[in-house]
Amino acid sequence: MSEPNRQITARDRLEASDALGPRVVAARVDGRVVDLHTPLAEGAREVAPVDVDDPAALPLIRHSSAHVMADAVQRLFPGTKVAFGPATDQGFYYDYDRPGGSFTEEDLRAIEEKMLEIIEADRPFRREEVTREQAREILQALDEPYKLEHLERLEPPISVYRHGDWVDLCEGPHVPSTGFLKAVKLTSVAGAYWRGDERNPMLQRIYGTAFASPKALRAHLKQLEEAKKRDHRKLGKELELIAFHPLSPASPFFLPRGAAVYNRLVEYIRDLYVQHGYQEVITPQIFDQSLFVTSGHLPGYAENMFMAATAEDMERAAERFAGQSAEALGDKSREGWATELSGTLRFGIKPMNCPSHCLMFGMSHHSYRDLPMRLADFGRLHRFERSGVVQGLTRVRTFAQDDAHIFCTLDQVQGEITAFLDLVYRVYQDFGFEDIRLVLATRPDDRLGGDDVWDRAERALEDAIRAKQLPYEIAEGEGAFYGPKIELHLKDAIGRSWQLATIQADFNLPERFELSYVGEDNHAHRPVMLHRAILGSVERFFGVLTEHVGGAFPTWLAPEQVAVLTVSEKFNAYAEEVVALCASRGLRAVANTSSDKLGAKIRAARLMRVPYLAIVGGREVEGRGLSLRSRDEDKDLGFMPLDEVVARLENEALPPSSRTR
RNA sequence: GCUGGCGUAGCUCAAUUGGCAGAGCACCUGUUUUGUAAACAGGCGGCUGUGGGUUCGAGUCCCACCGCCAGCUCCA
Repeated sequence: MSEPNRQITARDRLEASDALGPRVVAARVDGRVVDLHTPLAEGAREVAPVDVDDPAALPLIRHSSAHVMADAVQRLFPGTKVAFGPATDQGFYYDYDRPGGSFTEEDLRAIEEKMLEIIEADRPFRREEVTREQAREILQALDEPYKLEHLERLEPPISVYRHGDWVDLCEGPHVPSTGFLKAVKLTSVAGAYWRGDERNPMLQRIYGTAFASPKALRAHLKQLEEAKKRDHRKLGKELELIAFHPLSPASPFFLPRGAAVYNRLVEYIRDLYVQHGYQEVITPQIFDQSLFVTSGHLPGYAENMFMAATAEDMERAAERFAGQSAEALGDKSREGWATELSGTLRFGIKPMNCPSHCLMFGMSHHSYRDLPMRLADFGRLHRFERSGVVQGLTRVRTFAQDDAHIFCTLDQVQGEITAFLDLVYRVYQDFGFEDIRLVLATRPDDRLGGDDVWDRAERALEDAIRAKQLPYEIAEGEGAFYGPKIELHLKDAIGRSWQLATIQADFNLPERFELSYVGEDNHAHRPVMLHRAILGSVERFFGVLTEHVGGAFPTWLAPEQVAVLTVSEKFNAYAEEVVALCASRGLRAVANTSSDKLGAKIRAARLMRVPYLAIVGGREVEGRGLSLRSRDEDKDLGFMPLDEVVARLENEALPPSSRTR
């Protein structure tokens, strides 16, 4: 049947081996996913079908959906130019330059309808390999300036894809035809810079998502709903944990219930410090600017720093400007003014703890015998984050880290990393995070220090990971300019990934602060500094943990561990007695002594996710006990004598790794 | 910071084309004294984010600012 000079395609091969069912969207040729209709490369051996619901098909479905969307958009809004339109983890998007401006919700609906028409028409996707000149002609005819710009950056082979009469510069692969798109939904519209650079013009990005089947799409939308329910901003408000006020934007208030959890987190880490040879310190909030010049935060980090102006500074500024002629003042550029003004400020508010720890280390002489010196600090940090980037507790302007800096010799680095990893795994296990990914970020192009030092530092980090026999990935060139780092990424209960813990080696700050210790050889040596945090920022961790547990904090962290609910006001005195007993044993208990019915009290306590409910009525008073109901087991545990209840709670009030049973 | 959306009682949300600012929950008072997810009645509660404008009249339309949300860029 085949034409004489037609090349063999994956479709031909699959047909020949009777493997081409209606559900096949592409082929895996020697491990690479390609279109069914694309001629096979010379020497292609293994050709296997890719089914619609194969995970490898998803990017094709989504990328093809992006093409169909762009087609629909250009039909509905002539003159709109297209930029990039890739598949993503969550779906796909396409960037547009629309003369009339942005897209509305109604536009999205209209585009979706037009997409359905294109999908129903079942147009085949066709790939064509073209020369740069041919591609240029096609794109010029279409008047697509963004595509033309992109074309010049491409290396051959250059290909275009068509479905119907719509054509796009594209590498592929795609599904065989538009009819294979069974479940597509446009989700939102947002601005995005051309090539992701904020100096470039802003384009309109339309996001969508697509799946192999409507069922899979529904499941995805359901999961988004679930995520919304767990959002720490929503739960934080509902559970009276945190609040925000416009007068201090991006700065959380921890309400009594939230502060209880927050303090528990800090207390927990603090207990570990005692066991792991850390010394906690307390350092100032505000420093003379020159500290940050020494550390390099000024001018490097200046736009993220809050500066503190005093009345004296204001007077000094007034004096300085008063002494200048009108012409001199008028001549000054905006930058000139900013420099002039910042020159009159004396103090800056710390955005990180490291500079003050360097100061502290430098205050006295140290012997090699003092090392490693581990200085921990829960100091409050302030960073001015741009208004658009702040978010709930995960990106704030004031926060504390479970921060520590370890001053040690290069030889001690590996041991310190090993100990740190042990600690991190223990902590994450206590919080119920199980899916942890290790990433080693290595030397960036722009870096400080010689290759020999980097070699040793990277090897120390890698050896430590290997010694623990942990799987890890390497992120080439992703390290900080002052040293390599290990990042720990964890997945929460709904599959989102967070980078919280990190440990990084720093050769820069000890140099800048001229830190030294006296070695065995009686000579001065430069220590290595390790920056490390387990929770990261306590605020961010709080947010991630809240979502991970869906607001149901385990007993050892819960703001209230047990709610004592009276059946009637007759039993209030006994309830108060129980609360006092719990308090005397360090347990957090509250009594609900209102005139509500028991059912209402149970409902209220359950809504607040209290781990244990203790019912108090005639039977309990008589037997000197409580009827306990467990949130996590979701059942009535029945009557228990007081001492048994207290013993149970006392055990659960400890972090899992500290429990005796 | 940029693009787009949103801002009504402590919370969740109503209010027709511009035409008297409302409900439920919470809170307070009273009645009820309760046994495993919401007893009943009454009451309090508003500069509709802020400031300007258009209009006989603005929660609603326009402008500016503040804040929040989704992205982009940047990050613990």
